[in-house]
Parts: sequence; structure tokens; C-alpha cells
Amino acid sequence: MAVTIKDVAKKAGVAPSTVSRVIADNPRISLDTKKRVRKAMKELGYHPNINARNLAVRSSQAIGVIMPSSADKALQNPFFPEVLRGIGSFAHEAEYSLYVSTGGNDQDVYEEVQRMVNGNRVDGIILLYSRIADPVQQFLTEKNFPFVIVGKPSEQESEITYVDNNNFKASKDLTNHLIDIGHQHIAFIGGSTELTVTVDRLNGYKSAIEEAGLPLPNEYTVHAEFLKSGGRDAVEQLFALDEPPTGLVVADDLMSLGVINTLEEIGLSCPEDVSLTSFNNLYLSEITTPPLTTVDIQIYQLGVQSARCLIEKAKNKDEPAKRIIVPYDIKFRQSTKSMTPETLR
Amino acid sequence: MAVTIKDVAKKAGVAPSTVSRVIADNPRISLDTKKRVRKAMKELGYHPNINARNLAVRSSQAIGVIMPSSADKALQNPFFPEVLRGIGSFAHEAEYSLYVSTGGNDQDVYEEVQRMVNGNRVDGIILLYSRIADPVQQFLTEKNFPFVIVGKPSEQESEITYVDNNNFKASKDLTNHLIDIGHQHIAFIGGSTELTVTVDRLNGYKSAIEEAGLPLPNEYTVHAEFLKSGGRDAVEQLFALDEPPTGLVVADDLMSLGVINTLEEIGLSCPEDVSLTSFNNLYLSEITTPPLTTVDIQIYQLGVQSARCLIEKAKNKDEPAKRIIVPYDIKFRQSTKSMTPETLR
DNA sequence: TTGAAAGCGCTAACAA
DNA sequence: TTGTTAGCGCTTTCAA
Repeated sequence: MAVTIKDVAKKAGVAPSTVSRVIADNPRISLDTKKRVRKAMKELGYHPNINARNLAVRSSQAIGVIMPSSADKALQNPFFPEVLRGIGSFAHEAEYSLYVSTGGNDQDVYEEVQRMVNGNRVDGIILLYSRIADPVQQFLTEKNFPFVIVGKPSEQESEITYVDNNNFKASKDLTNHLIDIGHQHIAFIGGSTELTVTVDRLNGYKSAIEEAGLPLPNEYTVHAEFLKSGGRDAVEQLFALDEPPTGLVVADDLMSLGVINTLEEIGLSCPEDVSLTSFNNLYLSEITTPPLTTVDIQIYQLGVQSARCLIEKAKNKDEPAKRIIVPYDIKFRQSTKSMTPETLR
Repeated sequence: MAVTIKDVAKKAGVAPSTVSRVIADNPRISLDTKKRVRKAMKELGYHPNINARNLAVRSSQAIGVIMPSSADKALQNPFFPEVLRGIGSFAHEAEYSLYVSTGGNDQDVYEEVQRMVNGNRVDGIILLYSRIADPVQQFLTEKNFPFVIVGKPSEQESEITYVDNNNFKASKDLTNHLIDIGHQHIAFIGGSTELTVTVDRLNGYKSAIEEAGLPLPNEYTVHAEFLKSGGRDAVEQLFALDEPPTGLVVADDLMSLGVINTLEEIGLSCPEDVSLTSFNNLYLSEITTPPLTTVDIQIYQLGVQSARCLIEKAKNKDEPAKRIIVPYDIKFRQSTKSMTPETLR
């Protein structure tokens, strides 16, 4: 059996409660006894039992992190380890631990959340995705359990704390950049329209196009779950149009990789034939050919901020709902190119 | 306060211990009472308090997963979410939860492990990396705490349970493939030599080269932490040699991406000028230009198996140390090309 | 400034 | 087959 608070108490010649107070660094314990107790702890190699502590204080000093169900192949996106790193960093500072759920399907995820919440395993939850009519979100709201979303909630926006970028504006900026450098035919390639992030980016794109009075045919909006066979077809169709785009706004760097590849296959090259702009500034966007012009959404910061908000909320249930918008920064690289006069139609 | 076992007991007209037994599905409780108790649980919305349970049984039904310190930029590698998915899948089946550590630096990681172990937060630990003289590994060994490594331990190989691929052989196969299709000058680009995985892959490469009696100058072995400025220089130097390689064995798909990019920059193309083989078969290796010939190491399976081993070990401390070798499978794609007669030097 | 004692919610002998 | 009871290790009133 491990060494307990009692053993320490005995060794230091005090009561268990005193030891407990020393652990909590209670100011009403004399420095003298504190020292004595700490010495005893050291000598015995004492470490508090978290479970006992949690039971007594009805909390767990742990936060749950929910990834999207891995039916979404999107899980292979380096976005996730990166937010996790941000979350972990802040959590570590605050001496919180991370509980992670990586459910196989939506049902698994839901069950995991239930286990976390009902079993008192965590003090709060961070959702790493946001989609419309999410049962998990509903459950958490009903239970009035502390949670924050990385992304934007699709409903009850003002009652839910969330950390997001201004995806609408970022997307608009990207599109305007393409317009500025002479592109008139710009298409959008995004992921599932169930995800609010896709919707925001799509709308930003549309807004810029409309304001510029450029064509916005339905065919210019493509939703490819994730690039591969399906996405490939979509891109091929896009460039088989009578008026194929010369500029592209793609919702994710990993997707962009697939798009560039598909372009090559059909004999088009980036940026010579088509300029591509993208999102996330994953590490890999610097090492692709060509390196991508992409929005740095500061994934790590998204993680840090969400952890901060959650912990605040977990410590104080009355903490009001907040919205944190992490600034973005467009990285201009070689996947975009001005339309030269002769290529202008 | 949440509803407890006592409330259920009262409602069902039984003793708390009976309720406890029903939860554990103890066979010596009559089906009748079981039904009654379960009904009461439903009606009251009862959920067991994990902390209380853990305290009583001195276990936690949770496993700790340790990522490398994120000083290693390698954390952005999709390898991690993917193993995590595998681990999570098995853990979920077995009703275990996942505790994840994503330390900022080595010290953080070490502290996290201590917290997990000493605080009884987890029943066992999975290390997602293996490097020489790792203090974490030492700590775990000394404590005789259940753990398994994804990768190969650098010492005490026979006393530690680990899940790995035959990286030596895979690397040898890759190299031999390049030799078979006519390459005579083959170089190796790998990550940190502190990592056992790098060492194995390097040795496999060397073995093939030596057996074939091909040149193996020191300059043909490059260790680039991760491709970027540093890695770029390394690659440039490699191809500035009097006898530059025409074949490449690269230790990771993400690195390969960087290598291909650097090649383009210096006016070489893959696979026309240099054939490239790689490791991991990340999703992205299918959507690069060109798609990569790479070893599918079955990341997901690595995760599943490690979780299985760990849980066995956690349940039974006397479980002997095991070694699980997950089979690999080389995916031949377009990054390799036979040397044509005229290019043969 | 410290100690005694009563829980936190659950499990597991031991009895019955 | 079920109930009684004593913990698991820690926190936290209430007293001193």
C-alpha cells in the first residue's frame, strides 16, 4: 500500500488534517509545522491520492477533450495534435490533466461524454468540433455542465463559451486577395457543410465574390468530404466547366494538398494555371510544392484559450459565457500568382 | 448532490451492497432483484461515481498515453492522432478511459507521468515514443508500473512489453526495391538518432546496401530533425555531392514531403531524377505529387495492440513481457521509377 | 494554530 | 441470496 496522509502525520507528529492543510498550503499553519510536515512527506515519498481527493472535494482536476468521431477521416489532420498541445500546455500550468475521447463513431463519442460527465471524471469539457444539431452539445447544455467549443456553436451562440477565429473575414480576405491579383473566376472547396467552420468560410468567400460583382455559379462551390476518390472527381468536374476557375479558396491545407495533386493529374499546375489559397497553416503547408498561401489560424492559441476559458468556467460555474476570437494572419507564399495580362480573359 | 448508491438502495428496498453487486453484475444476485434495482437506477438517473469506485478498488480504469515532448515538432505528425484512435478504440471496448499527456518539454512530460502514476490516476501507461536513456522509462521500470512502448525499447528489451514493426526489415525491403529497379546510389534521410525507430530503419538500409556491395559513404546518411531550414540544407548538400544519390530512403512521409519540395527547388524532380521511398503511409502520402511509395506500418493497429497489451498487464501484474510485431505492407506508388539504361551510370 | 471526527460514494469481507 | 459494516485516502467543519 502506498504511503498515506496518516503515515506522514504520524512521522511529523501532527494530525492528518494538518497534513492536508499543508498540502493545500493553508496560511493558518505555522511555517514551522509546514516545514516539518514537508520534510516527512519527502522522506516517506508521499504523493496524494487523486481519487480520494476528488471524492472528498467532488471535482477531478481534469478536463475532457472530445475529438470528432473518427468516421471523419479528418482525425488525421495535424490540427488535432496541435490544439491538444495548446490545451495541454495551459492545463499543465493549472495542474489539470487531460482526458481524451477518440470515439469510433458518433455513438461512442456520446457514450464517452456521458461517462466523463456522469462519472465525475472531469470538471469540464472541450469540444474540438462544432456541427449543427449535435446531441453531445445538447446533452452538455441540458446538464448545465461546463464546456467550451473550439469553433462556433450553431445554435445558442450567446449562451455558449467558444473560441474561434473570424473565419468569415479570413475567408473574405483570402478571396479578396485573389480578386486583387486579378482573378475573376474563383471557386470554393470545403468540407462537410454540417460543420460550422465550413459554413463560415463559405460565406466569407461568397460575400467577397458578391461585393466584387463576380460570377458565383453553383458549380463553383464544391464540398468534398476529404480529398481522395470523391474529392478528386469533384475537382475534375470543376475544371471541366466551360468557365473553369483560375483561383481557389480551399478550406483546409490537407485538402489543398489533394487539390494540387489532382490538378497536376489533369495537367494543370499551381500557381501557373490556378492560384490556390487555403486555411490552417499546418506545418506541411510550408513544405508542399508550391508552399501554400494560407491563413494561420493559430491552432495552438485556440487550444490555450479554450483551456483557459474552460478552467475558469469549471472553477466558477457562474462565469458568464464568453466568445474569444483568436486573430489570424495570412501567410503569403507561392501557391498564388497574379493573373498576367494575357491570361486575363 | 448527485444520486448515490444509497438512494437507489432505498428506492429498490435493498441494501447498498446489493446495488453495488448489481452494478458489477454479480451472479449471486437473483434476477428478480437485479431487475428491481436496475429499474430504480433508471428512474433516478443513477450513475456510479468513478472516483469513489476507484478509491475503493484502488484502480482507475484509465490508461495514460504519453506523447513525446512537443519540443519535437514531430507532434504535428498525423501518426499521433492515428495511434490514439487505435488505442482509444480498444480502450473504449474495454471500458477504459484515456489520459493523455502532451508535455511542452521533457520536464513537463516527466512531471505528468509522475502525477499519473503517483496519484493513481491511471492503471498503466503507453509510451508513444522510445528513445535511448529515457528517464520516464527508467522511472516506470523502477516503480514496476505497468507500461508498454509503441516502438522498441533501447535497453532491457526482453523485460519490457512493446509493440513495433520490423523496421529493420521494412527498411531493408525498401532499399532492396530501389536496388532491384536499378539504383546504385542510395541515401538515407532520417530523424533523430536518439529514437530507436530511426536507428532500426537506418540499419536496415545499411544492411541492404552492404549486402549488395554498393557504396555507403558517410555523406549518404543524413539526419534532419524535421524538414525545414535545417533539413533543406542537408538535402542540398546531399545533391551537391560528386556522386549524388538517385534513390532515397526517407524515414517518414512528412519528411518526404519536405524532401520532394527541396528537390524541386534545386531543379530535381521525383521520380524522374530521384526515386523516393518512405515510411508510415499517412493519409497524405496518397495525395502528394507524386504519391509516395511507402511502408504501411499500420499505425492504427499499433495503437490497438498496445492498448490490448497494456490492459492485460494492468489487470494482471504478472503478465509476462511481450513483444508484438505488427506486419507491414509496402505500398508501391509513383515516387519510385526504374533507372532507364541511359541514366545508369 | 492545530486536532478530532464526520463524511465523500463505493466495494468487499463477513454474517446471516 | 442479501445485509451489515468497515474501510479506501482525503477534506473540512467544529472545537479546542
